[in-house]
Amino acid sequence: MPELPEVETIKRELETALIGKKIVDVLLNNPRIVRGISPGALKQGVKGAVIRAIIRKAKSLILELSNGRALFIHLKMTGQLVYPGTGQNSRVSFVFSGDDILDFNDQRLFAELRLLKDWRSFKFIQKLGLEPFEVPFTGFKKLIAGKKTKIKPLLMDQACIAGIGNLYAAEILFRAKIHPERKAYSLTDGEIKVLFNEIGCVLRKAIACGGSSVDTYVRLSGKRGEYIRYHKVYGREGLPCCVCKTPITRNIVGGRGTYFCRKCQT
DNA sequence: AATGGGACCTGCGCGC
DNA sequence: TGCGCGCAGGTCCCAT
Repeated sequence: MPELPEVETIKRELETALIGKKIVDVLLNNPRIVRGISPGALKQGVKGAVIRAIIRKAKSLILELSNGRALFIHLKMTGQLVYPGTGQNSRVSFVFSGDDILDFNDQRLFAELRLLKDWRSFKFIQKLGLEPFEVPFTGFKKLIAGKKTKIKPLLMDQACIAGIGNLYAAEILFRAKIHPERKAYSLTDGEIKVLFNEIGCVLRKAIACGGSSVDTYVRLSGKRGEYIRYHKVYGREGLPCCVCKTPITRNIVGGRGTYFCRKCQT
């Protein structure tokens, strides 16, 4: 959290709100989220620049500026972008020429804000695999086939497929009826096909809902993402499975809390 | 090489 | 009541 659907939601809202706006000031309230450059240098590097384009790469955002540079934003777990903001309780805020403000909040200081000369050559971007909507079924099959890894950590491996995190991996595997600890190589062609389809269905629906507001995620406007009403397993430990009424299990898989139905998912 | 675990952080909720 | 602990998870880094 936030994963591909949440970041895509914010990306679309940022486009509407910020394209063509000029940054006139940067408020460095708690600039520990600024990485790879001093906060002061970041401020000087963006002042006077106009936002030209907003790009999403997996769970990260890139704001292309008129001066040829780009702001790189990764919200990690608790990062929020809020517009219009107040500049008051943020880590960093951007002030635009109409005096409107974009707040970058982050409770846990895991989030990242960078100023890049060439975002395409940034190491994090380069290591990302293709996104779910960019992979044809034949390509997806190659990513899964023969891998010794458990299927859930593989779905969350950003170098394999970029954009799926802990929450959507759980929801996708429930709908595909696949146990999260199945070895990738053990999946049948039929299961891979169902998995591929469910990735598309779940992510498309989640984007249409504006993401899932669990923990601190909110949309740019501060509104909640409503996909949470479609969650079948995530955060539902002990509650009855919506299909078979077996209590939902929570195990640690690949170091992460993992929700599934031990009867429906095999 | 692949995999697992800890670190990074903070706030919240739970149990004693 | 209040304190301390566990937990949340995206990514990096190190050890095996």
